[in-house]
Amino acid sequence: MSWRDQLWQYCANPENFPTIVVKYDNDYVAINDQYPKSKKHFLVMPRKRIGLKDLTKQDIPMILEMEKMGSSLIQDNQEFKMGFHAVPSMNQLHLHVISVDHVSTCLKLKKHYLSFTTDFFVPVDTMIDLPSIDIEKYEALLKGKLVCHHCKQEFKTMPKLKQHLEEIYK
DNA sequence: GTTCTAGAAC
DNA sequence: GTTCTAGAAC
Ligand SMILES: Nc1ncnc2c1ncn2[C@@H]1O[C@H](COP(=O)(O)O)[C@@H](O)[C@H]1O
Repeated sequence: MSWRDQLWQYCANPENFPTIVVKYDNDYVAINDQYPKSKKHFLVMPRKRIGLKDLTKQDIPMILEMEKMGSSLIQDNQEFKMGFHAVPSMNQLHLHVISVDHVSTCLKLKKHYLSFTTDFFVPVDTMIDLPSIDIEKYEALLKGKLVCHHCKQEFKTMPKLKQHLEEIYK
């Protein structure tokens, strides 16, 4: 199995991963991201095999159901964001449901941080318009400056940014 | 996506 | 000398 297909196993056999799968029904699965990029980080997926590039108008209700399962995982008073990476690495369609802190040991690279804090992160409401994705344009966003999403301060290295995030979200 | 690690940057 | 980033992985 290619590493790009690793998320599919949770959709095909959710009962085989009781410590990773947090919720599932006939059509959708929610898991704990195995390399969380915040204190809380879930992925919600449809159980049918489908990728971001396959989405059509007919899939809009499915996207909204994914959002619904995402909402069911979080409390009203918690600060989360929900969206898709414009250019995902993993093939199976997955909605990121992630707390806004970005405090996590798995957050290591500049592109990790920028993939959640720039337009590379496409919210559900934008995705249901089925935007055409210019891959080069979106990948360029991952090479931008490191700016704290909370207070707009710029940092020269990831360790400095991470230290800052730990302070504001402690 | 991650791991590993060479060599750039400090 | 240590910290940090970035490119290969068959
Ligand atoms: N084996 C895995 N099991 C669960 N989640 C994973 C696995 N490998 C990668 N991930 C997560 O899957 C997400 C894929 O991100 P992306 O394709 O950029 O939207 C990332 O948040 C990874 O941390």
